[in-house]
Amino acid sequence: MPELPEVETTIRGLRPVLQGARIERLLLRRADLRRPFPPDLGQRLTGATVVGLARRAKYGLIDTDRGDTMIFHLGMSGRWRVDPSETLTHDHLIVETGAGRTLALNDPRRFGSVDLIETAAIGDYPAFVAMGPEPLGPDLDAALLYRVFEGRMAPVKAMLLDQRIVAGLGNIYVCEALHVAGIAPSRAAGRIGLARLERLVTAIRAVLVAAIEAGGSTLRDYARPDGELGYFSKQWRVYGREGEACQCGARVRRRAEGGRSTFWCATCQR
DNA sequence: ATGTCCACCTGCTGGC
DNA sequence: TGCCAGCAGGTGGACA
Repeated sequence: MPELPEVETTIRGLRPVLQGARIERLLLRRADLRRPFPPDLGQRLTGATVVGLARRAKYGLIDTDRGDTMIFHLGMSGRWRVDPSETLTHDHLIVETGAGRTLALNDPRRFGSVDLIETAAIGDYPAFVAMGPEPLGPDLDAALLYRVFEGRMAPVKAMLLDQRIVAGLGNIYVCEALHVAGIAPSRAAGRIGLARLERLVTAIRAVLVAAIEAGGSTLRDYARPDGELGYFSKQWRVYGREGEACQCGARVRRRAEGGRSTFWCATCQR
């Protein structure tokens, strides 16, 4: 379930296992996910020491002492399993550390990716070149959204899903943030005033922080071999709640557009 | 350029 | 019990 908060939680879960660890062995159980694995992945990572872990948008970054960074994306169904007791069908990549820990990258749908680039050239990574600001960083504010949205007739929901505008939001947290901000998902982005965009930015941050905290509270569970995570689903206000009562009493609605579902409250969101 | 749709892939659920 | 349609957190490319 990887949007920004889930990737953040994943990085926090991987850090105690990988930070400072030597990669003793790397096993590929197939040749690709969404793309082929880099052909020299094993050669460049085996024997290297992990010197840092970080997140950019929905990507996880693992830096080694050889000046390489492994960049992973979890797609729709990816997760890292920590110290699994057995290998599962969709464990595609397995890492063993010098301390005897094991990590398995499991991704049934294989929409994820693993790349390896030089750390110094991380800005050239194609997905990062035109990427927008981190929603939890200092660069996102209402004035920026106002500039970027100006004149645009596309629904604000579609704009927020565009990683070039804000990096790391996905379908769940866009639905949630728009509900918190009281903005209809279908509203043309260019027809939202600055004051409402202030509320939107505040809502985006609040929703993400709450989700990270919910994930962080289950970090102990993260280390379980089954990789189960608690996550944020119990706190969703509209996502996945079609037909249920919104806090205002109206029914939460769902609409499918372009193969994706939008959940919203037509009373609270205008 | 902008906006929309679809393909990629597997697994699960609910209806019949 | 089985089958089949519909749905799922993302991304990027192909359209009009």
